[in-house]
Amino acid sequence: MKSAGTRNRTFPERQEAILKAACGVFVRSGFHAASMKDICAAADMSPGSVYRYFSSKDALIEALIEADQARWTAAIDGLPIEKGLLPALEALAELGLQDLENRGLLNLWVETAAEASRNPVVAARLRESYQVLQGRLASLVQAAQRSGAIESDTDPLVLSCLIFAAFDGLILRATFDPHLDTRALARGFLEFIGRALGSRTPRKKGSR
Amino acid sequence: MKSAGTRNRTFPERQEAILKAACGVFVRSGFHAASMKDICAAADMSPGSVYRYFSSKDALIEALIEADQARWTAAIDGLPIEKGLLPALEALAELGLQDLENRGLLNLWVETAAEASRNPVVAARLRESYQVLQGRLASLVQAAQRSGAIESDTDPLVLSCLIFAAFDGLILRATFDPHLDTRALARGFLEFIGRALGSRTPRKKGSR
DNA sequence: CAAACGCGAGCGAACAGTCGCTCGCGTTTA
DNA sequence: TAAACGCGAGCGACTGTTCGCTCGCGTTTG
Repeated sequence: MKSAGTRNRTFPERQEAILKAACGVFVRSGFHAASMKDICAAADMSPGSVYRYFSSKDALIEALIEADQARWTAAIDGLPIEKGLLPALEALAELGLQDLENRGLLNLWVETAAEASRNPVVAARLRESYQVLQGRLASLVQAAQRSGAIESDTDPLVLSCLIFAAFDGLILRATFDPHLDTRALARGFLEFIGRALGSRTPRKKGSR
Repeated sequence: MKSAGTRNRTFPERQEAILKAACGVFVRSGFHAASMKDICAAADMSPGSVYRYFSSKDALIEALIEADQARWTAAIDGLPIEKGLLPALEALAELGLQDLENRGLLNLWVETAAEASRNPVVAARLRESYQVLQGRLASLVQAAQRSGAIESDTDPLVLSCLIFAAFDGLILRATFDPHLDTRALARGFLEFIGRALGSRTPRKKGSR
C-alpha cells in the first residue's frame, strides 16, 4: 500500500515532487507541447490532485523557472571571488557546463527564454535575475580593475554582459548541436578574455 | 506563358504571401500557440486554401526557418570582407541590430531555437547553417592572422564561435529586456574584441 | 460570335482528437 | 466526526486537418 497519508508528506514536499516530475516532461516536450496528462502520469497522480498543489499549468511553469533561477543565484553567490576574476569565471563556467552535461536542462533554458518572449511575468523575472547576476559580475570586474590586475579600458558592465551573452550563446548552440565540445570552447572563451584583460602583462602598469 | 491556369498570382507568390502572414502571427504568439485559424485569417484565406500551399503547420514553420536562414547566409556573403575583419564584423552586427529593431524577429529566433531543441529536422538545419556561417567567419579570422593584422594566439574557430555566441546571447537577452541598449553593447563587444586582437597596432608586423 | 465545358483555386463546415481544468465522491487522517 | 486528500470521469473549448463543394476563368466547340 502506498501509505499516501496526509502527514506522510508535507504540502511543500508534494509540490516539489510534482515539480520534479513536471521538469522531466517539460525537458522532453517543451512547455507548450507537454500536456497535463503527461505531467500527472509522471508525477503518478491524478489531475485533481495535481491541481490541488498548483492552480494552473502556468503556475507550474513559473514555479519551475523560479526554482531554476534560485539555483543560479545561489551558484553565483557561492563563487570563489576571493581568488580573483578569472578563477571565479572558470568556476561559473564549470557550473554551467555541468548543467549542459546533465542534458535537458539547457533545453529548458531555451524554452524559458521563448516563454519569456511572450509572457511578461516570466520576462520580468528573468530580467531582474539577470540584472542581479550581471551586477555582481560587474563589481568583480571593477574591483579587479581598481587593483590593477586587469586593464581598465573596458566598461565593467559591457564586459560582464559579454561574458553572460557568450555563455548563453554557447548554451543555445549546444541545444541544436549536441556534439559541440562546449568544454573546450568555454575554456577557449576564457583564455581569450583573460588575454584581452592583460593577464599577459600582469605587473606592468603602463599598459597603454 | 504559364501552363497551369493560375490566377493573377503564381504558386510561389501565394506561398510567400502565406509565409509572410504566418510570420506575423508566429512573432506575436510563438510557433505552438499560434493557431492555423489565426494564420488563415492573417493570410485572408480559408484553411483549405492554405493547405493547398503548405502540407502542414510544421511545413510552414520549416519553410519560415529556412527563409530566415537564407537571409542570413546571403547577408554574410555580402559582407565587406575586403575592408578587414573588424569592419566586416561591424557590418554584421549592424545587420543583426536592424533585425532587433524590427521588433519581433528576435522572438522568432528564440522560438526557432526552442523548436530545434525538440525537432531534429530543424536542429539539423540550424546546425548546418551555423557551421557554414562560422566557417566563413573563421577563415576571415585566419586570413587576418596570416596577414599579421591581428594576433595569432587565438584559435580562429574559437574566436568565431565566441563572436556568434556573444551576439546570440545578446539577442536572447534583448528578448526579455526590451529596453536593453543593444547597439551600445554590440559596439562595446566589438571594441573589446578589437582591442584583444591587437588592432591598435594595425600596420606593425611584429605583433607578438 | 456565342455557348458549352473542364479545370483548379478557393472555400468552410465538419471531424476526430486533445487540451487544461472541474467537481462530486470515496478514503484517509487527526 | 470534521477536514484534508486523492481520484478520474467528464466538461467545453479549441486543435490541425480534411473533403465535398462552388464558381469564375480560359479554352474549345458549334
